[in-house]
Amino acid sequence: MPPSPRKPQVAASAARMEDVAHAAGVSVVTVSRAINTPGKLAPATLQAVRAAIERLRYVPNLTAGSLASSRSRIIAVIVPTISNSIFSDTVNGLAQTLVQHGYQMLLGQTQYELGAEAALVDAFLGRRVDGLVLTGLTHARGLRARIQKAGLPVVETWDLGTRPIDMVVGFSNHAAGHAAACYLSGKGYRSLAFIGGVDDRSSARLAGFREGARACGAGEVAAATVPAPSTPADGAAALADLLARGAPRAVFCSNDMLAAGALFECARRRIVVPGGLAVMGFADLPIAASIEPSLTTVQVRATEMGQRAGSLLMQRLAGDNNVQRIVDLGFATVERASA
Amino acid sequence: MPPSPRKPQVAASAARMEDVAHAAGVSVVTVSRAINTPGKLAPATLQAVRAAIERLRYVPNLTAGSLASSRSRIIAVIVPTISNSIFSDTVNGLAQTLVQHGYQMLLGQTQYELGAEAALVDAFLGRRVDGLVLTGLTHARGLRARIQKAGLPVVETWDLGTRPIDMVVGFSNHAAGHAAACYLSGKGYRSLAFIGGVDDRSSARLAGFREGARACGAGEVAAATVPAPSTPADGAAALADLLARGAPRAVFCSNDMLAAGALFECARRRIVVPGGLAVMGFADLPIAASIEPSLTTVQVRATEMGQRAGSLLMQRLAGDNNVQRIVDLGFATVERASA
DNA sequence: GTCGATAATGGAAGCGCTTCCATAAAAGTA
DNA sequence: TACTTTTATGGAAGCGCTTCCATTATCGAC
Repeated sequence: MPPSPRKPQVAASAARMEDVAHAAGVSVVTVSRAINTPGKLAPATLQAVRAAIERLRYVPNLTAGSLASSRSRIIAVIVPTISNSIFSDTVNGLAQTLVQHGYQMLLGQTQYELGAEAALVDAFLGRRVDGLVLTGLTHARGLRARIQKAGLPVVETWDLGTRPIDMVVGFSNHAAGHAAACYLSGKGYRSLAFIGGVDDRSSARLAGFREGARACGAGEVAAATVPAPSTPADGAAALADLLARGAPRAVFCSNDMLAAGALFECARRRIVVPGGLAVMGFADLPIAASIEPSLTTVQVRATEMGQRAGSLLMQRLAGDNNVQRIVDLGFATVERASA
Repeated sequence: MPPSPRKPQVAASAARMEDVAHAAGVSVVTVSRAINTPGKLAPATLQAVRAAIERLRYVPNLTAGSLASSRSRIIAVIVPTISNSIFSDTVNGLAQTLVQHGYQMLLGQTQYELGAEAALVDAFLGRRVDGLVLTGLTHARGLRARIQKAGLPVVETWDLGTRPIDMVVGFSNHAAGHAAACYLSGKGYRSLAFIGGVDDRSSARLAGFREGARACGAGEVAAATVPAPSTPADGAAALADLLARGAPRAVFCSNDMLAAGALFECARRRIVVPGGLAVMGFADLPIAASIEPSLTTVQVRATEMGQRAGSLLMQRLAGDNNVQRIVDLGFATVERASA
């Protein structure tokens, strides 16, 4: 009778838990426990297993673990793009929190297309991710239901609403726009203008800005839209457009990078800021404090948004269902030199 | 005898392949084929399976698939941080390529710590990712061996060497620094200075810059270092430092954001650029062309780097081992107004 | 000393897929 | 017509873990 065909496998691929178990003279469950709940093992056993793991250079197969435990320890995050600093900061904050808890992050970008979001979500759900972080509150038809059916914790970010899919951490874009208008109005500027993208959040800021302008007596708002992602060149071009269409006294840019571009355009045209034109930004990116003249802006806490989203997810995954489901991080207008 | 305990499970979690098989009146293998190799099924069968999938809202469990096939369709990418545009563009380019091939991306950030890279790699290898994209050529001790033992395709980026772990797509940071020095020297600037981080790639640029300065007769180089990630404020502070230490005639910044900060500092000090001080950047971020004065810089193709890395991985995973393992994307000095 | 409680370990089942191999039917080939 | 080839499908095994339950050894308490 030929020998069992199992043994002869010469160094066949990576070591498995069973190999470690043999080497340490214990069972596979014990190896599993040595890795996942080391406190439940006798010190000597633990040491033996660890030595065997070391010796065999054993790397646990987390895919197998995920399948068996139906916990993937992966969180998926979907943003329009990480080429825009505001989202990359949020992703960064999220990543920081996740890594502390031993979770990993699957990243998807929609490039500002709603259809892309649905496709990404489906792929991620197939992966059985443990949690989901989305950007914004508007999603493709039916997506909300599909996500809820999957029954995993999800956090929407970068906006605020009363009816999130599950949880939301953000701030009111509408209120931020409103505050910007009232700030500028309070500074005595009339003739306000707006530069921003066409995405949901930017639109909300514009709506709020318009409402604020009316409420605070600054009148109508001229608006120029830019393509995504917002670059300084887009801001400069939009300002040129605005200038060709009239003579705004102050312009609110939906993103600091757009505002920087507007500032550069002013420099080229020898327009004094804020004397000739006041410029206000949004987000408070690092450039805002450094640029000359320094940029008055609406500060939002992008990194913290990611961190909070991560914390909420971790709490929920730890079984705590008593979390605050709607977290308003607020915003703050930061007065600097440009407006 | 009680009934089998299997059936009574009321809508127990998600549908499985077996459920679809029953509903369509076929076997599980057939369902698997309907999903993975639809061309191998009779049209009628395929249609029946698809209808069942639709009806049951079946979402295939990719984790189970990964375990069975030992292909995860996940690529892991590790960058210092995505808060720095240059890396986020690379990640973006990579993501674009991957999504086209049905792959997903696990993202890890080291925050410029080498130890973090090793930990991330281990975690990703445990996940049995199909490929790995790293930043730079310097890695923690032993990591190279561990990666090679895992036997998966890996691409190193953002630098160039003759002995990559597996593949590399990038450019020579040393040569880029050298070229910058010769460019400035050719413009007649002596007294050169450098502002950059302490990471490997920035150091290589500095070394090249110094060598170039010597080779092209521009003499010694004063250098100021900044913490990561590079912000305009860091650039401004470093320039102030440099100015306090001497009177450079031209400064090469290892990153356009640092250069922007230097330009802002010049504006505040009423230093005319390039008349009083020439400023040169690195990367050619969107801000470079837009800032006033426009920034002379070294252009590198960050997005394409990600795309090429993705393509190489996809080719290798498709079984093509005849790929070019060392891809030099080069760089180009872009002359604008600031130097 | 005997007993229940606790600690430490192992056996077996199974997570939901894909792969290998076998089989039956249909379609060419001489 | 008898044969090989191709096409379409299914059965069984198993990927490498974790979970559930059972078992044995150890311990303090009365």
